[in-house]
Amino acid sequence: MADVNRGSNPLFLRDDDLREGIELLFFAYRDFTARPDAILAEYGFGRAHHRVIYFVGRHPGITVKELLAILKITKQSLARVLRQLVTKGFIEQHQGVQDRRQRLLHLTPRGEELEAKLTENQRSRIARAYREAGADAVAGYRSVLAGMVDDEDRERLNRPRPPS
Amino acid sequence: MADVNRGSNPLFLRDDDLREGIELLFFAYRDFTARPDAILAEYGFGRAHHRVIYFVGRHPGITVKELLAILKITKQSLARVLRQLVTKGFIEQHQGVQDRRQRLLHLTPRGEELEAKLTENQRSRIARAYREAGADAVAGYRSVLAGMVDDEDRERLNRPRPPS
DNA sequence: CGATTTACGTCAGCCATGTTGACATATATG
DNA sequence: CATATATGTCAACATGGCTGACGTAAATCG
Repeated sequence: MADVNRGSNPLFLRDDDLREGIELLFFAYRDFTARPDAILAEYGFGRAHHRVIYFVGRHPGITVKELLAILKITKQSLARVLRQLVTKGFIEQHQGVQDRRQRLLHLTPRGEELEAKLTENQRSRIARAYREAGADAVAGYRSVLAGMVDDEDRERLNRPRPPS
Repeated sequence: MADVNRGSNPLFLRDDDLREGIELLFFAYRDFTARPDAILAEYGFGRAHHRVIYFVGRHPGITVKELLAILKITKQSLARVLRQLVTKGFIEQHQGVQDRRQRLLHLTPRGEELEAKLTENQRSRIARAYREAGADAVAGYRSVLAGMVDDEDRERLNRPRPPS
């Protein structure tokens, strides 16, 4: 129990260290979503809308199926927020060309505007944390978090558009 | 736009890098909570119960007020899950000694059992990610996430019990 | 070509968990 | 004694998950 923790010793798996890691994730996520949530409320939207706007912005032309795989929610849950976003003019659906069953999703200019507004806040928060922590720390952040993500999505991370 | 990203160059704040950081947080959180959520469902509980059980376990004798400050939810929201946890015998409330208005919260043996079961899963997930990434990466993970947490809670992180 | 699968949508209802607002009680504090 | 604090409670509402059932159009398979 002596001093087997932080530093270069690879055996840092004390319960307290692990709990700190858990809490960091909880607090960071809590504070990371607070501002966007407040902005969304002004539009009558919620966090679910943000996720949809975010990933459609990130993957223009994404299909509903792909979006469902990312969000890991049911199509009924997605349909509800998607319908609102389409109705209010933030997202457009275009029929697929190769597969006409698909509804390819795109942000409208209005959607892009909101996306930028929402994500700007998170980008600047991350940017600040990155800057303060330094490049090596960023690499560590990335590799630890990537290690927590289930395999199926790990690949998605550095490859914005799946080969479709 | 050349190669100003990962490595030792401090100017890595490209939009894509920041977005990757955002997505890492989203995916890690999503996968981090999936298993505990499934276990909780067997007890008729949800994620909110987990958070209460977790922080009461982490800070035995915590007051309701302190717990509210950590969770950042309303007392009405907390009261609902707390009542269920007390009723079902997972948490005990003891009147404070110095301040008898307080209800100090403790896990019962049964509560500790569930806490262990839930958190074990997250601990092992973190432990694996820590092991695979290495000690330096862990330090980076900690410092970047800490930088994202609002000031008021940053101090809480390495100091399990506030001076109360 | 016909049967089946796939992509997507929709209706209905349920549950968990957040919110606001109002009010009550016991205790501490000035 | 007046006021502030810690806690609890009732009621109503919104968001965003879920299941189950059903429908349609288009692709794919045998």
